[in-house]
Amino acid sequence: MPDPALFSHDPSTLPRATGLSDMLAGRLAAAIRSGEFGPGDRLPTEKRLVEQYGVSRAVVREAIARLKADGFVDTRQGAGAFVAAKPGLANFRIAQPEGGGRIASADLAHIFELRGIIEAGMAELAAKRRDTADLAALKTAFARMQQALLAGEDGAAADDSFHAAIATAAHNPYLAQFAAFLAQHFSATRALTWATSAHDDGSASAAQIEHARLLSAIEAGDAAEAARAARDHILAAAERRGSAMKD
Amino acid sequence: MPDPALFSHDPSTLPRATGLSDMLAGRLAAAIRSGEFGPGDRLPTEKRLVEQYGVSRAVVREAIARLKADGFVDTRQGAGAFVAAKPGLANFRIAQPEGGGRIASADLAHIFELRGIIEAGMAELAAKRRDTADLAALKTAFARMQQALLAGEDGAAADDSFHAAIATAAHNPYLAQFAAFLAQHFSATRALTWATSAHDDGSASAAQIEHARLLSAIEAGDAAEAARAARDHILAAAERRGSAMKD
DNA sequence: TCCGGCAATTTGTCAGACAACCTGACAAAT
DNA sequence: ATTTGTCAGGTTGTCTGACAAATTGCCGGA
Repeated sequence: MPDPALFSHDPSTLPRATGLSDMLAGRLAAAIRSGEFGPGDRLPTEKRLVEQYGVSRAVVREAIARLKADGFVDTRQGAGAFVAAKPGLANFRIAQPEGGGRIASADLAHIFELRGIIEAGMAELAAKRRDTADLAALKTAFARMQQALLAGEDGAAADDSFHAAIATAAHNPYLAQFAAFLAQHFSATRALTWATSAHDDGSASAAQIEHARLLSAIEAGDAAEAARAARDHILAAAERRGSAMKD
Repeated sequence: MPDPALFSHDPSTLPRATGLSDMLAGRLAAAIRSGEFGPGDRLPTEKRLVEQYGVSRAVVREAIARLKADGFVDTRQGAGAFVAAKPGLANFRIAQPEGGGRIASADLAHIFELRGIIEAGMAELAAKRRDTADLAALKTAFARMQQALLAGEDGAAADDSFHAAIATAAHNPYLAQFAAFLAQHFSATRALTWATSAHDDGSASAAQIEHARLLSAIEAGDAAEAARAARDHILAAAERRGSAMKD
């Protein structure tokens, strides 16, 4: 049961940073994740939650709507709200820290590892399946990065395009969507690769060398080499960021 | 008051399998996916949506709450609701067909491919990192499958345990969570492997041979062989299901 | 031109009510 | 004794109206 002291009727005690319904949804989701409510269990009624947390029914309903969207609960009119059979497995998401801070370094290493596996698999397929249009897109993105490198400019956008072109060349929409999903969480790393300081210490040019190896492997249709190149590229990016992948 | 024209007895215009808010959320999500509302665009105000769809504001708010949870929109009090920068990329999910039917065969082949990449990467890491407890869990699950195979029983649960044990042995929670997420969509395939008919035609024993190869590679710490074994296992499962992975 | 404050707009929250639906208990009929 | 019909209570779904909080744009004054 949630701590009543945190949800008294006094509005001053309620941290309003994210909104009442968001907070309540987080509380309930945490209760489900912690096993307080197991699969198939019935959640407290809306009326009960209203009394318990001192909020209006609109807030409660909005919180439960969010849990429904996340696949944590299912509701049946007249019956109640029930924890889903496999809560939290209806979709895959990477939890963001509460305070809006960055992801912990240990977690980021694991995410890097996941991305390395995906990028390697994608590069392998791209080497097998790329057509002429795919190759043209890859070379265009590569040239834009090269131009940015020589001019000392920011090539993060071109970097994105390059990896997106690999995803397209793999001809697997699910793989591409998942890669795009993962890539979102590495904006900080890409920015670091193309920062002005990175031009000086050689990070940008090092990344471009890795890109060149990857591109030529895909162009040559060498699947195994493309996989290795992609894997090494992600590994190097992780090390540039300072959180090395441990084996 | 709901618009009678939108909610007539004609099921072709508006399937009311789910509630009003679910339907409205689907409508808006479709509008965003179709590009009718681009990233950064402002959605119609709640008042406008109330008039447009003939529903109450509570329904509109619940629909928007769902879109928020799915990462399609962000709302700012006093300003409005805006389409997210990357709608639908806040989480990764596999869209289920509307009518509750099965996923199309072509899509399933792509999902198999994605799973093959993940399982191979996971097996590779498991071979490097497995400890004694991991090995014990793997052997237990394998023995249970063996028992089911000899007795002609259903070993699907043990099959799940075996793959879950590999995920644990990889020691990467994100990878494990994603593998569990993907595995959800293959219950039909697992059931097919362990059906009574599958015992007769050798599918179950063939799968068990693949499991044995995978287990021994992980036990021996042979990462490359474990990756190949896992990849072949998923590929064989795909072929047993009749939807071969095309290269 | 710049800037402060006011007013309109919009989302967030609250409160009460009724409708649709489920569940369990009880009575009636077979 | 079992089945069936009915009813009452509880729960979610929806509607309505209102106020609070925040943003935005406009307008008048310096």
